[in-house]
Amino acid sequence: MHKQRSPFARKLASFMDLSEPDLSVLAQLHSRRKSFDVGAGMVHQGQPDQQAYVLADGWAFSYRLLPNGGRQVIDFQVPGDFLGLSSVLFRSAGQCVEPVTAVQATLLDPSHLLAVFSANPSLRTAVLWAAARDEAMVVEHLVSIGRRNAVERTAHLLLELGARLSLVGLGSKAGYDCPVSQYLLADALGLSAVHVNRVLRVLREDKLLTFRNGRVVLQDFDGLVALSNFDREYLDHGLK
Amino acid sequence: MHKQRSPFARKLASFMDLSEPDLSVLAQLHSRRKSFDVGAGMVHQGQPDQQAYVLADGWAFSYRLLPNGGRQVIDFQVPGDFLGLSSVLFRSAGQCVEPVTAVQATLLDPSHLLAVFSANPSLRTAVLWAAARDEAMVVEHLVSIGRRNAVERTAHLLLELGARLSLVGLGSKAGYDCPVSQYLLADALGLSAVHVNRVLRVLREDKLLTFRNGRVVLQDFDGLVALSNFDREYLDHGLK
DNA sequence: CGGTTCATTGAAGCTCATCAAACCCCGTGG
DNA sequence: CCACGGGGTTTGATGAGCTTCAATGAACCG
Repeated sequence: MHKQRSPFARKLASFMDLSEPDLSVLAQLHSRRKSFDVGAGMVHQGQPDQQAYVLADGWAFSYRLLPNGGRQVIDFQVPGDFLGLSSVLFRSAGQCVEPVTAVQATLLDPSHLLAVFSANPSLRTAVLWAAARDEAMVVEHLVSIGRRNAVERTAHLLLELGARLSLVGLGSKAGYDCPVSQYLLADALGLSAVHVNRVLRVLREDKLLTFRNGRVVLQDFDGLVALSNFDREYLDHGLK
Repeated sequence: MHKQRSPFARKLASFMDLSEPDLSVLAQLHSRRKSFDVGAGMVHQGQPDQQAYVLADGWAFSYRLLPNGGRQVIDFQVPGDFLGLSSVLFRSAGQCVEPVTAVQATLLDPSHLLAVFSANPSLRTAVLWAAARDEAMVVEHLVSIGRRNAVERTAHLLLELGARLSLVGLGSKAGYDCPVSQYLLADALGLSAVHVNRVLRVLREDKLLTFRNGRVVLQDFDGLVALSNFDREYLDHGLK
């Protein structure tokens, strides 16, 4: 029995049934572990022979740099998430990945992965689902930045992260640990760090949430959902 | 000989060699044609049994509606592009697709498609590539809306559309026909229609481009590329 | 300790949204 | 043939939302 499943297995199990054999295959995939410290790039743009990982512990973020010094973070990765999947499949699309905190990741061996897929269709489906979910999240961020104001956008992102962390047992409707700095949050939200700070103050003053000392407390979950029009459907839409 | 290839075949051929057999298989895929008029939804959110198409003629756009009446267009589809692919593979992620102009689309039969894939790996690769490219474009739009100002963003999008149309023989560095209204453009750029109009005026006054009567004229291609930091790499990154 | 990173707040100003009005083109119907 | 209406474009005026610059404080660390 696997008393403590990996976050990856927990995530997959949350939307489809995984048999005992499936789970042990998953456990085998988690063979080689690698650690990364803050500041050490995990995936760089333009470099060949990238690796793909599943995040086991800690947070990371994927981003694009602009020539004018700007940075747009595409998404955060939390335990159980893929990391650098598209960089392995395709010639780099110019995305980078870096740790937010010190990170533990398990290497995905592409050839091993393919072998597992052909032997185990339900795992292939699960991985496809995870990839589709990643894309849905990017679309949601696009909608957020394009058509929601700073407060709605911030609330929406913090709710999304809470929902994702809850799936792997690292959060609840009450809150979660969030090691992201306000600067990083700003680059994810398409805002300035100063304005993020003011937005967080508004949310705090309205007794909706607090963001302090690396911890997000969702004081008024329903209020936040209403404010930001958060609909978690895009996080758990299944394959057909 | 296929003197006039479909836009889809032209697009795929632009990044990989397709043999004569490949091309004839592609031609077979283009079996049933359907027409859509402006205002007729092609893909709706939340409806089961959606179809997927390849756009043969005309323009379409995919978008998300917000409860407060806002609309964010995710991407435009031009001839040769997939349409509703993710709606077929997954339970609706809440995206809709509508024609911009009257549209001709060829139906993709999912089971037929799968049969073609297993018989013809290079076509499977090609389609995977096209899907990956779609995702890369969404990421690029996210970067644009998040970290480029209105002028850069507008120039960037119009350059992207020019590059995509050039691939299928519908545009060049000089310009292309663009049936998009300024309202629709605004919803793609995360701007108001009024401001898009002013941005277009700036671009015109700076002799960079004109957008008039459904035609985009790129007067200063290099200037636009420099202004918007347009790097077409994301449009033709290949599979590994 | 001085140095660094992050959080916080104020002040000033720019970008962009909103409201409003006029205009154009084009199709439709009296 | 002209009046009318509707969608799209264009322009002005006003102000909200957000950025930028600047400065200060708190926490951490070699």
